[in-house]
Amino acid sequence: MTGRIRAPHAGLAAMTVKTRFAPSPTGFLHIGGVRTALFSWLYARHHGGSFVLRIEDTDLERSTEESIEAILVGLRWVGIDWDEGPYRQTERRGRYAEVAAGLLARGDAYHCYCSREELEAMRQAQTARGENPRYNGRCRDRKAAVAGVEPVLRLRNPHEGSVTVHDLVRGDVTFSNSELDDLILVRSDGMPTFHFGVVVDDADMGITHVIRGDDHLTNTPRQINILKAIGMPVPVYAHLPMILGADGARLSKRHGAVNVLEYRDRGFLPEALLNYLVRLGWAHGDQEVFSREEMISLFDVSTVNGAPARFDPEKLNWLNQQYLKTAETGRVTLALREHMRRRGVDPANGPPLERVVEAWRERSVTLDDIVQASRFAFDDPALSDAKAVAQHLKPAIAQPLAALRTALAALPQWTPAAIHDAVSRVAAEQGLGFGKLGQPLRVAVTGGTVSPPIDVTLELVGRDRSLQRLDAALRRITAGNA
RNA sequence: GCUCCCUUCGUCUAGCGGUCCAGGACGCGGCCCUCUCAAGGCUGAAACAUGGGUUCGAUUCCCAUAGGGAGCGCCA
Repeated sequence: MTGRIRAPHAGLAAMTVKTRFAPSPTGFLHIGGVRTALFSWLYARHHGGSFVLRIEDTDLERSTEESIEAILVGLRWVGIDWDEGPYRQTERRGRYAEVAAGLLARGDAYHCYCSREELEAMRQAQTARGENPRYNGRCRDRKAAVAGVEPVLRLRNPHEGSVTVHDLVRGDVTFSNSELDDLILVRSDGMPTFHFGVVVDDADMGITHVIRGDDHLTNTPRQINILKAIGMPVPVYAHLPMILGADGARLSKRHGAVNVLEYRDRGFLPEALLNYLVRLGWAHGDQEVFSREEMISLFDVSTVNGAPARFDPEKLNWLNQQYLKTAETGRVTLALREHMRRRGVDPANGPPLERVVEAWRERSVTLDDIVQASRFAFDDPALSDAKAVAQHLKPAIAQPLAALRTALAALPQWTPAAIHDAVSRVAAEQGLGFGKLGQPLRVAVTGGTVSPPIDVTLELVGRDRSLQRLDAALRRITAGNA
């Protein structure tokens, strides 16, 4: 999907809320990015406003089409939809140049000819002196151009005074202008920098609330100064706390999955992921489970907790299990079908998926668990679990199992109730407890020791397959005994 | 180093000056249920970082300290 510019107009129009998610396409869609998008989206939806998707691809070196695609696929998977976009900054170059020209003409910005090497040396010297590394304004009052050097454009940041960021989650945060330097607006190759692009776009697109990660808080006063220089309205900000890994360090690959699509591939339901994410930094009393509608109606950025939160995979597991248990059967079935295909299991080669869902929804954490656990209902098990076979398919059980086989074969109806009765009756006849016969039966039919209730299990496998597997197990016992 | 942000059970959090010897959830322990695994029910252990203030009274307000995080790029 290529972004097309739909002539965004400055939105002083109304107080209708407009938020945006502006990822840079330099990799997959990060779980932290999803939460930022979620909060931003929820805020817009809650207020009946609109939500914009903008791709910040001004870093020509690192931006890729695959990343853009991954972002779109990820957002669609979790169900975060956008009303405008995806816009692309690279398609708005003309606009940035226009704004830059105005800034230069008014003297609010100036050309800087310092080389990267010079800047690096400057920073090192400052750091060595224990100073805050920043541009020293060497070209601020330069009159003439330097031959053969493509200059960058720098903002003439005020030296005096201060900037206050009105932040919905932090309150007012004030920065002294003396701490800020003249940041680069336009690179020597003509592309706008992140700060410049963001500010121009947000203003042009009429973004009323900028909801983004905490890591941008200290960048905000600089952006506000750009806005003031351009003469555009300053939006309301909300800086969300970061998501940390279990060890308190910034969430990264070594903490496990950070790519949203990896959660999809592991068999998580998007609603569970979103539910987990919304509770990171936000709460509504003691409520743990939120439907999409509830999230929208109850969410409020101003009650977001300012402290960073650690990502806890265990709680996500629990939530996913909750959703598996309580979501509508049709919903889970649909997700399971997709997941089986993803895992290379043919959903058609077994019992109806609704039945599989009903049998496993309470004993599975992920869709993947269901697929793995129900494999025996789709493919014949190999009785390869040596331990289970040795423990449960002993010679002594051969005769009771054979009797059970006969009873099962004679059943007029292949229903859980009938099957249960047969097992129960044969067990009694053989002087065994239900479980003493049930577990060997389970191993014989499923190849393992874990499955839904034995009657349900047999029903799912079907009579023919169950009897065949029972026969195979009996042969195995006699063979092993011979 | 400088600037900014943050600090309640292991984790996510409730709490918005007295209702708190701090509540819920995940996880963990025990018991019950039980044909396996789960689910479920009951139950237990587990926290206001530290030090100063303010106040009749602080988990709640203020200030330090400590700890954690972020930013300080022609990355976003």
